Order: sequence, then C-alpha cells, then structure tokens
Amino acid sequence: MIILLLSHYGTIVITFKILTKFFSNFARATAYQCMPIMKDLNDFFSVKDRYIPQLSVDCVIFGFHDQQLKVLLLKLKNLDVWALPGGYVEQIEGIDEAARRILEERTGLTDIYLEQFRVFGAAHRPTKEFIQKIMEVHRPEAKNDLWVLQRFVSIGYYALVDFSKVTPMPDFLSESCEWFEVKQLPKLAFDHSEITQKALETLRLMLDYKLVGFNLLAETFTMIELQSLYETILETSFRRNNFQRKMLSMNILERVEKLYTGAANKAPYLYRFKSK
Amino acid sequence: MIILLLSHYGTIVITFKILTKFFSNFARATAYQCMPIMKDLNDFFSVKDRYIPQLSVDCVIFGFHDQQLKVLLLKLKNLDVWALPGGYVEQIEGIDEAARRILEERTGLTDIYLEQFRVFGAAHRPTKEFIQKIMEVHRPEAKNDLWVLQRFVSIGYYALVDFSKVTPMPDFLSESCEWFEVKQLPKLAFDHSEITQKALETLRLMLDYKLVGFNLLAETFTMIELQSLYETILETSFRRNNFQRKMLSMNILERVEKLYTGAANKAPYLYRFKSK
DNA sequence: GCAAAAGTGTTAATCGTACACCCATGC
DNA sequence: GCATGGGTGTACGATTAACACTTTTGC
Repeated sequence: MIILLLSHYGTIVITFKILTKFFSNFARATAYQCMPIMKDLNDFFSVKDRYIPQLSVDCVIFGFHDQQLKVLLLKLKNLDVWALPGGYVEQIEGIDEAARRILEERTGLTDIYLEQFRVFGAAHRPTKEFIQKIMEVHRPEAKNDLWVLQRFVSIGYYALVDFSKVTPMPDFLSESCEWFEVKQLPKLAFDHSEITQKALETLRLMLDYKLVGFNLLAETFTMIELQSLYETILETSFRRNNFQRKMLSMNILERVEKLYTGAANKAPYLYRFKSK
Repeated sequence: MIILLLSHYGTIVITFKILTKFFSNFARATAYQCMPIMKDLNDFFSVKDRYIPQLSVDCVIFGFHDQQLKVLLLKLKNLDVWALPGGYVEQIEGIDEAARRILEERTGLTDIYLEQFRVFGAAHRPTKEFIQKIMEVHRPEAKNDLWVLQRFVSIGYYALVDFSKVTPMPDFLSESCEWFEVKQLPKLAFDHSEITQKALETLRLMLDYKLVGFNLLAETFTMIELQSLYETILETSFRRNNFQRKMLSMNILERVEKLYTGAANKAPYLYRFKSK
C-alpha cells in the first residue's frame, strides 16, 4: 500500500481519509437498497410502462489495478454465468442519463467518464434464452409474453473509473459484483463477450486519440503508473524517458509533489491532469 | 465529362454502359414504387407491430461530386424543411439490415459502405413536433396517441456512396430527394443538423484511421481525385507528390490503366482499391 | 558508498515536408 | 517545341526512438 507523506503527520490524515471513504461507501450501499425503482423483482416485472420497450443499455466498466485492466461483472443468481451491468431506459430520461444511473447503482460513483461506443441490434441476439433462464430461477410462474422476453436492442457504453473509489454492488438479479481481468473473463451471458471485446477495441482506439487514460487512475499518479496503464491496455511497451517526454509535451499534466514510498530510490513525482 | 479510352472503340463501350445504367436505374425506381412495405401512409399508420417501438434509424449518406462533399436529403411534403433518410427497425431484421434497407430504398444501391456512429437518445429530442406537423399535412384526423408520436431513440448511420451511381428517390412522405453540399445545408427537421454534424466529425476521424475514402469514389480513380476528396473532407491541402507517396506506401492501391482526358498533358494513372 | 529507481541529456533513425526535376500529351 | 499537368527523386527539418548519464533515496 502506497502512503502519501506530506509531512510526518500526513500518514494520519490519509488513514483518516480511507476510513471516511469506507464509511461513506457503506452508507451509500445501504441507501441504494432502499431506492424505489426496480429494487426487486416485483418492480422489475410490473413497471413495463416506465421504460422504452425493447431497448437496453449495457455498460463495460473498466478499472485499472495491479497492472491489469479489469472489467466489472455481475454474477447472475443461481446461474453459472456473469453479465455486464445493464438496465433499461426510462421514458423520461435520456440514454446517457440511463447509463449514468446504472453506473452509479453498481459503482457508487457519479461524475464518471462515459461514452457510447456501439449498438448491438442483430435480429437474433441471444437475449431471450438468458432472460428465460433468469426467470426460471426467480419467477418460474411468469407468463411467456413478458416484456423482458422480447427482442432487445442494446446500446453499449464504456466507462473509465478509478478502481480504488469503486464499491462494487450487485443488483437484485445478481449475487455478487466483481472485477475481472479483461484477459481472463469468465463465461458471459448474452452477447456480452462480444460487447466487452468491442468496448476494448474502442478504448484502445480512443487512448491515443483523446487521452482518456487518466480517468482510470486516481487524481494524482506517477508517470510510471500512467505508462504501465498505457502499456497494459495497448499491449506494447515504451521507453520510460520517451513516454514521459511525449506525455509532458502535450501540456496536459502538471507536476504536483513527490511520492515517498519508502523504497531505497529516488521518489517519483506525482502528476495531475490539468482540468483546464 | 471524363471518358475512358481503352482503344479507339472504347468510347462506344463506355457510352453504352452509361445508357444501360440509366435504364436499369429507371427500372429499379419504378420497381420500388410497387414494394409492399410502407409504400404509403396507410401502411405507415397501421403497421405499428411490424417495428420495434420508439426506435428509429437515420442515415447520413455522403457523396462526393464537383469537389464537394454532399449529403442526400429529403424534402418533406408541404413543409419547408428537409430531413435525413430514415426509418424504423422491423422486428425481424437487425439494425444494420434496417439501415441497409433504408439506404437501398433511397439510393437504389446495395453493397454500400455503412457504419453506425452514434445513438441520439436525449429525453427531449424534437421529434414529436415535427411528426405532428407531418401528420397535419397528411392525416389531420389521426389520433394523438399514434405510435410515431412517442419519444424516439435514433441510431445514426453514415454511408459512403459513389455519387455517380445513385438515383435519389423520395419516399412517400417527401416530395423530392436531393444532394446538398455539407457546407450549405438547408433548414433541417428534427435534430438532423446535429446528427449530420456528428456524422461529419466521425467521417473525418475515420478517414485517416481506416482509409474509407475510396467508397466515395468510383471503382477506379486518379490520385488527384483521391487527394481532392481528402482535402475537401479534412479541409486541408496536401502536396501532390507527398500525398501520392503516403497513399501508395500503405499498399492498398493498385495501379490500373491510364486515363486519357484529351487534355494536353501527361495522362494520369487510374487506381483501384485492393480488395484483398 | 551502493543499489535501485527516477529524471535528464544527447545522438541516431525515421518520418513528413518542401523543392527541384523529369515525363507524357495535344496543339 | 512548348505549355500543361502528372510522376519521381532528393534534401532539409521535425519528430521519434535508442542510448548514456546524472540525481535522489534508504540501508
């Protein structure tokens, strides 16, 4: 664990921050369980008119941890498959807002970097089969003409989040919510493998076009962290000095203070993304 | 008009081709008017169940002619606005197929370069107002709860077509179908200005990433034509020789024969996109 | 002082750009 | 032959990659 030492009293400040974060996350998690919308299956099966029919949103939430690019997945209750966090679009909300709502429910984060990247709308997407399986688990008596059993067109979003700030929270259909390395995904429901794959391709493309990588790191980060992020996602390697020069030449980073890790070497500088 | 001379008898061959093309387009145009689906308003208002509700497709069809990038637009009957070709997604077809169907109906072309680029799904897209106006023109007695009056989420596609091969054909809601220069668009209905703008941005981005420009030209083209295409879309200018080197270095063009225009200068080579 | 890791500086190679020149064509 | 426009070759500058070196830190 890295500790940021501003002064000798710094450690205490940081530890305090971690504790506050933990408790606020806890409070948030319980708060969500009381939310009036789609909190359980009864809502899920009765609120058809609340949503735009046959349209869903799937989110590929990327995080970076332990030198690995990760994706947040939900384990469907009593089924041996995982799925991307997703949901439906309310009649009164925009599609981006819907994605944000879903993201906040699963991660507890607001103000997330979010982009749509593709619509998945093939005539024979394998949605019906899975929804049917899910229903067998939860509501074997449900009718066959239920709205969720129709064909669905899904808008794919990808999100870049600060791994350390996320408190994964499962929804009412799933029993757990965990990070998986993109290179080692479990068996995914629906066409979520394809969706994840496309999201990753888009992320790679955007990375050198738009410099969005910072969103995967904490507010301040070392150059090495940034470099290893780029190297992991793009599956290449750069020279330390050249990478640094390239990043700094873009004039979007500002150097903050030094990071003392306790290691017997020169302390690296921390950088922050210039917001303006 | 450029004439391709393979031999002294070439002119006749070419002229013949032009004539055949003209007649086949004419035949196709009349054929479409007999198509069973959505051929008129009666169909339009009665076939609700055929389509996925609240979901539409809008196509930004790009063409290149006279050194200008053009977009194909429809003039709505009795209204002073133009609109992008669009339509709805049938329950039995994929979204890409829907876009292709719409494209074929308006241009007569199959096998078109087509990509989705963004979904427009803000909660308050100005669709209702325009559909209401359209209905006042066509069906003033129609009920207010008609399916087309709901909120719609629209998937934006952009298409790159060979201008010379297109025979613009209006649909039953419009009185004409014409090309407009992207720099001088008329008043557009709905949020179609925004959609067109985003399509153009995506096209510019894709142009140097994926080399899709060829789809806007005929099968064979001169290097100068390709260059002027790039210059027009990207709004820059390149050096003749450097542009050529860059293009040829990518190893995706093959040189075919020379093009004799009758001008008193060296005949340029024609190039073709290597399909494999 | 030394090892480890970060930071800086300097050279070599590559790429893009600008310029000059050569070639084919019709009058 | 000459004007016109297309094609090719080369030199220059900028950007990028590779290498060497210096600085900071804890033991």
